[in-house]
Amino acid sequence: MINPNFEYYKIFYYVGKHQNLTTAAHLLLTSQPSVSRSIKNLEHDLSCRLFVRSKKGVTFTPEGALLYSHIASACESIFEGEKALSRALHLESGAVAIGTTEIAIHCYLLEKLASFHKAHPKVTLTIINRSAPALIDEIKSGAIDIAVVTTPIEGEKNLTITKVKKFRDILVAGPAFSHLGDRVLTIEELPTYPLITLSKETATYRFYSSLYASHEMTWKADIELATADLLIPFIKQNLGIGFVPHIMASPALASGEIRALTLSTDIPEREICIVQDKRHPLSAASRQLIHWLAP
Amino acid sequence: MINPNFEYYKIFYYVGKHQNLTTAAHLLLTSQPSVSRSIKNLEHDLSCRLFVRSKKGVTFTPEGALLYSHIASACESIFEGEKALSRALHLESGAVAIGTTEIAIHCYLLEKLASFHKAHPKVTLTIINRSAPALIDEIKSGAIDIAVVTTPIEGEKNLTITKVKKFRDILVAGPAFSHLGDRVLTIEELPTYPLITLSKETATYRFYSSLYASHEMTWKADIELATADLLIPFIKQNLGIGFVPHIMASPALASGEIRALTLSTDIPEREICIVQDKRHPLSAASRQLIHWLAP
DNA sequence: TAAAAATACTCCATAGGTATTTTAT
DNA sequence: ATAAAATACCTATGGAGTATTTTTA
Repeated sequence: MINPNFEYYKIFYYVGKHQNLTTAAHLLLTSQPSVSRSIKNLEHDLSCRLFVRSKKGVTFTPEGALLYSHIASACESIFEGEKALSRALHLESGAVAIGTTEIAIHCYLLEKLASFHKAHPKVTLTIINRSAPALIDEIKSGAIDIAVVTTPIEGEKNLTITKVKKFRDILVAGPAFSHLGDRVLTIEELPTYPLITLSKETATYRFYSSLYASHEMTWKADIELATADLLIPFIKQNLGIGFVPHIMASPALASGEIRALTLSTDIPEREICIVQDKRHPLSAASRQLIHWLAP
Repeated sequence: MINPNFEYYKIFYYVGKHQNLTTAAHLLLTSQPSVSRSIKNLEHDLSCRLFVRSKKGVTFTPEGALLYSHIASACESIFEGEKALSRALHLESGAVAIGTTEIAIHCYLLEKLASFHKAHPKVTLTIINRSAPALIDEIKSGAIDIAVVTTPIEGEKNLTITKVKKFRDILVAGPAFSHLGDRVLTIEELPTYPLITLSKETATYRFYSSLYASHEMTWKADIELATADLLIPFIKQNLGIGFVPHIMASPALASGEIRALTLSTDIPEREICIVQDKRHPLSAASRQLIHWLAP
């Protein structure tokens, strides 16, 4: 037996399905003689007659019917595969696993994901919420497709880091410290007041550690919180003052529950970044999401 | 998406399976550049990267992996189909449904089927045992592949009739009629003696009806049997005389339990025939069996 | 630097189209 | 007589091979 060209099986499938060369030719967008020749070639390759030709079309020989039972399921698998691929490419299916920190979610990602999801509702978004360093590990292992985190990030090779949005923290305090709002504070005097911050493993913690270090001070918190969502509630309760992204503080500022303090030194801008691993190719849905976030 | 040539999927399957273009090329009996080009063409047709190339070979993109899950099962179906077909063509599988009459079985078919089965043990033989006219209906309906029957057969169009063996009946009688064996009988005097024959729907009955008619006599049995196997036992028991194929009578003749009678007129030869229906294509196994019976 | 993949370039096999003939009912 | 399949013939696409370059770990 000569190994037949698989393309012949596609033609065989159509001919077998419609029991007619001319119909098959139309569906295959080709001519009847072409189909006739292909079937003849296939029969030759398999050393076996597959169809009985008649005026009304063609009918299977027993061998043709035997082969068809296998080829039909093969062709249907292939067509299904093509459809599945097409759905994935047109974002009518697919999934993206996104790792993010709370600050990135609140300052940036939430609204972007909302609009992306509205545009591509069939794409499943899986969000996991960890500290930035943990997310970097997840990215490297391939457990998540992309991470959206805040600077600082130690940019390893294999990682692609795309900056997408700048943001700035402000220093806020609860009502008990409201008298501080009347004057300009210096960084150096901040250790006088109780400090609320995120826990050690966060990028935020590292950012302020090095900021303080550049002023030859030590970043030392009175209260370390595991999640950013708790910052504002703790500050409201006068448990201390803290640095919070402006956007996270604004509702409580507007309602007067907390108050912004003025520093003599500008706090440097921070950035929200998309992190991906060069070694792990991204799905169409992931690529599209990245394009959505960083056009 | 351009409808990809199915041949590309075969190549994709090998590349996906071995994650290496060069290995796939060897297995496909072609060159590495050819495989490289084919994958590139497939990726172009699908508007989608399927593999990530590296020094160690290739790895799937998410889309490649998605497609592979479908293509792999398709290719395996095809390879299974090719194997099943090959087995059928080499008579390592397959089935033949054979219809036969008892006379054909005993005079001819049994020993032929024994040798065929020994030569092709994987071919399943299904034997059904009916009267010749009933078998002709089964042939026309496609319920059986071939029939092996005795003349006379009304040869309809669509039926192919192949004569394979001549045989001759002899007239035999039990011990009570043994005195008849001493002289030559004429057909005309046979109605004097009780006659045992097969039932009306058999070819044997028709054969003798027309033989008697040609002597202007009427074929009228005293005992009609439904099965040929009962002829000898009934004759042994002196229930009458009867025409029996020589080969079926010979054991009882040899043991002296019955005796052959001599007729002044020769009984014409009868023939065993293979009947097939032109409209129903035969499987390789059936063709081979016919070739075995009528070389 | 070494292994694997991609590219360049040439050649020719073969798929495909049109026109026509054959076959079977 | 007609519908369907087969054949003939021609053209040109595109697949295959060899040699070489590029990539990347």
